[in-house]
Amino acid sequence: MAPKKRYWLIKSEPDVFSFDDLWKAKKRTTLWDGVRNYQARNFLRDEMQVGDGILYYHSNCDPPGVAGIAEVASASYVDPTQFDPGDAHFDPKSKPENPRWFVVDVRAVERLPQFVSLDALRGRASLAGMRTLQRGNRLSVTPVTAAEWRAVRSLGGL
DNA sequence: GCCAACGTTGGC
DNA sequence: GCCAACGTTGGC
Repeated sequence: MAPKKRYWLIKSEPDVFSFDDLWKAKKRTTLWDGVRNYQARNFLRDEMQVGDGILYYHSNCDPPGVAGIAEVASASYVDPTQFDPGDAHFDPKSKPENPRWFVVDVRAVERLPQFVSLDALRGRASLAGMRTLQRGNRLSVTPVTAAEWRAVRSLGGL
């Protein structure tokens, strides 16, 4: 039996890699590299399953919000950037025989007819529990409930 | 194992 | 650009 589908929100700064960039990428897919937080790493490495739904969130921009729908497109594997001294995410303490950081492939699935701004998210009582909306939250990968997933899609016009 | 210093995130 | 929140580091 296939594992139950889960839902996630991942953050990206659109100046670095926007949902549109993902949409235009080869096979609309890229490896989600550069995660350097252990909680987020654990979600990537241990819990994400191929086919899980992803809310693609634009952070550190104006306005912030959910820009599109994506999905997990691979099992987790070792993040190659941690071993590349020329990469911004190089981690000199991580050894190939015991890698610290992992990625999954992420594929763009649907454009949202309507961008769902942070304001719009906050305007929904049913979304008040979303991790991303909590004060001080900085995690770039967070789980989302099925109900939150449906509510955000609906706000986006899907 | 404590905790001060420091770096990063990200909304505003 | 500010700054609150939070994670990590490293001296002790």
